Amino acid sequence: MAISTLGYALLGLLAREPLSGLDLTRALQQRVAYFWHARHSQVYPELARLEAAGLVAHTVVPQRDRPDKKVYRPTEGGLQALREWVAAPTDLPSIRDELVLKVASFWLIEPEQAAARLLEQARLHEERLALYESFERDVRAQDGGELADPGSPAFATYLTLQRGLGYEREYADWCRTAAAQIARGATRNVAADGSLDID
Amino acid sequence: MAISTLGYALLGLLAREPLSGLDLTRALQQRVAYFWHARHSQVYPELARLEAAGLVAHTVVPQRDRPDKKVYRPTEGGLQALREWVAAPTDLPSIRDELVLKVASFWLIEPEQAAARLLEQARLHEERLALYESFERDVRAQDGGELADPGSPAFATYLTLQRGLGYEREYADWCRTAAAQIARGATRNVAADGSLDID
DNA sequence: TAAGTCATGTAAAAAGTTACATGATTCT
DNA sequence: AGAATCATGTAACTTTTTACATGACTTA
Repeated sequence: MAISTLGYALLGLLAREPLSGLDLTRALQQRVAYFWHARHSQVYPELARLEAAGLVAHTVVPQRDRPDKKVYRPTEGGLQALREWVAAPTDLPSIRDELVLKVASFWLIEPEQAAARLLEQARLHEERLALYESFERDVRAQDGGELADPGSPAFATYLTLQRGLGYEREYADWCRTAAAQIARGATRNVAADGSLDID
Repeated sequence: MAISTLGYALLGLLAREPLSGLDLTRALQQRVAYFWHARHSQVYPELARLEAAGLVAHTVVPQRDRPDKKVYRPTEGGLQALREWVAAPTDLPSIRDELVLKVASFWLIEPEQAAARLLEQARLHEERLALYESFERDVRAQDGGELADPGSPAFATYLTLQRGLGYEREYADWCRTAAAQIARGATRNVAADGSLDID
């Protein structure tokens, strides 16, 4: 019974600090959303599978003002499985990007609409970028000293953050450049047949 | 019965030229692999669903030296559905990147191994980049004149290609920068405890 | 006591991967 | 005749999403 990628994602988070299912779900929807994502309906069953396989164990932690929670931590076997997976080569990911899929058919719609969609998308990516930049400030402030040590979790976090930042910057830039190219093309066509205008 | 994203992907390809299931599969594994991907076992059933919904139709085309094939083309309704989907806003995609997930746990393994994995991955992305650069040359050579017209399929192809190129460049750069940062950090640690070396 | 958050689950359906299967045609 | 490619499909399984469900505790 092989471990799923989601299983390794959970092990990777638990290797840093013990967490409950809800904590893990929150991480997978916020902190870590730029490289892995899952819902709670995936997290709880996966934790049960990992525990059945002896890779994590939980303790029930009573809380004063909230319901009890199950806090999971990796077993020695779980950590070992994680290390082996982390050290193994990785295939190129297969990409599925709905926006780019739409852009491939932008020749079917009005250039004005196409450009507007791209600018809209650019704003969304810039919002995320701002969020990641605030993460970056947090990391620098909290873990400044460890950021040069490849053996520290903070260093690894910093590397992945750089990827998130680079990804969002590149994406937003592409959106704006593409929108501009559409506008330029549409304007040029106006000059040719004098029937359209761009704002 | 709503149309799946894969359905729109197929409609988008068929809107450019009539294709068989195998042609579509090939496109989804090569030409357009940088924004959508699918196997033939997904393509054939999806084509059947689209046809049942009246969005595409096929004709059997006999071939001289090969088995007959079914060539699909979109119906007027299929084109209309595609146009509406293309013009609609798109949510930010949820990302699942196995390499970055591993990098988040790189603090668990030897820095030398971590850096080697990143350089390995950089090479893979640079290979893809070279492939996309050859696509770009093809597009420029074949459709040079249409590349300024937002109403032409070639223009849309060019925009998506720019995205693929930017994505791969950014990814490869990040891999190399991250590997260098790991090497630098590991070297610095050597200086501190004098127990390791980097080649 | 009603609404809201915390916390943990299950069920059903959709999407995607891997494996199995078959027939036509060509090339060696 | 056997291997290779072209072409189209189905079956079983895994992964992911969406929806349903329930109980503890807090605050207004």
